[in-house]
Amino acid sequence: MKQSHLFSKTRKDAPKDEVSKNAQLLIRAGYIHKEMAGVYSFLPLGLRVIEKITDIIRDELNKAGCQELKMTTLQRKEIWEQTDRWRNDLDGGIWFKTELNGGSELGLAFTHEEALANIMKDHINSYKDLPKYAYQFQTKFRNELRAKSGILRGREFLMKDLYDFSKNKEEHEDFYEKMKGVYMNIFTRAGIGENTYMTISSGGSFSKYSYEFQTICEAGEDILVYDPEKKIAINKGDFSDEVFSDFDLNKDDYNFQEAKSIEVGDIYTLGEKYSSALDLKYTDEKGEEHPVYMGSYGIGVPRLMGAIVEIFADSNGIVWPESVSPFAVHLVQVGDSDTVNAEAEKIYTELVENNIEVLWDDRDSRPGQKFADSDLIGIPHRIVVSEKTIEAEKLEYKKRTDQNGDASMMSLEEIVKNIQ
RNA sequence: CGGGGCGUGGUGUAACGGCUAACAUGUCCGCUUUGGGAGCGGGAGACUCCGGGUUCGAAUCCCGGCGCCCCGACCA
Repeated sequence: MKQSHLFSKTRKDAPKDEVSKNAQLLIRAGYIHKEMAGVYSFLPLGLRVIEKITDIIRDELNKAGCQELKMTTLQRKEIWEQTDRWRNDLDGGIWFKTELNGGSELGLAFTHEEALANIMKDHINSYKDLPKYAYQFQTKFRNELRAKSGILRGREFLMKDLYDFSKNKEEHEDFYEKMKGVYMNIFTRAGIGENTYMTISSGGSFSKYSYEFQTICEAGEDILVYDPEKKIAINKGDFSDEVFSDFDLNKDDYNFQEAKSIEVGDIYTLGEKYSSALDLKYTDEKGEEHPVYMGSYGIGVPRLMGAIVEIFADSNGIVWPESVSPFAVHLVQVGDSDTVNAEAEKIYTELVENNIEVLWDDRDSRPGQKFADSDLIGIPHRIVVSEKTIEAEKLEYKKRTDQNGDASMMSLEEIVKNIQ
């Protein structure tokens, strides 16, 4: 893609109403636009990152036998009344509510247990229908008392929510165990595996414990107690002798330290709470009816994106891991002569033919501005084409992570090999 | 929702209660220039968040809203 086609522009200064690193950089680089507190639009560059992340999640979940669907945001009050979650005082008033012209009350979904359990009543009848796993990428609305930290906690955000429908606790637990691995794969592929810990946390009203996936990050809201060697972590709020005894662990076996962390995902056992309330049941081999056993599994996609920015950014801007970068290569053209134009076009075409996604800075601006923008946007591989490189019959290549290293002169073939 | 801070061209800032609200940056036009946010000249762009009040006079003081950020309490 030619950079001159991008409608977004970079800025030198961050707006003063953004303090968080992720929002400052993402706005400066033209990834997002703030609409109001906790509500951001994703511009073309930002959307590409969101899509990279969702592609990773979708791939991992599909491999695990899950099926994607898309539910509605608008929710009928009656379904939520059955589980007593229509209340306006729920979680500090998390609902956004509205109404039809006729006056019927509606809610904008902040999660989808009720909605999906209700759908499944049409499709699950027999033990032969179970287990089933369904997920979606869907915009959630949460009337947070306090939106904060840029895209780390918004009032409207894209969430991947997965639900399992199992015959019983054992069947659910098999899947739950499997999802622990799948989640770690997702975070590893997104580039934050090293920084992310599966974390013991209290389970809320459904079960005694659940797991959160906490990514160590200064901008985080939680405190993580963890052992980096043995890869065990407990949310500080839940760190107690009781936890150690419940998990049959000896506290002295570990060398714990603390760090701030951000919750990028979580997995919950729901049990029969929603299926009972909504009358979602199946008939077993003997003709007896049982409530379906459920679990839910969430990942906040923008939050994950924001965490990645927070973790890897340096003083010059964003540094994307390759897997989620909007483009693999930033082709920076220095100079505007016919020879440079032709050479840049040639390089661009060859890279694209090698299935490499390229942002080609074809703008007629000064080199200094182009390099600064390139660092800010944070694409992992930078190639420079100029009169100098044409003369040398090589290209200049630099990784975004090499903050101070000089660029090296390489042939296109070497660069392509490097990237692939 | 409690506490604190802040609202001035697109963005970042300035302006004692007193002149046509200033500067930088961005943007537009022209020329020049092309390896780390270049230079010169010219132009556009602001009901100083909104509504009241005090005053001869309000961006500035007072009251009330609204918005934004931060700290808490709660959540992907």
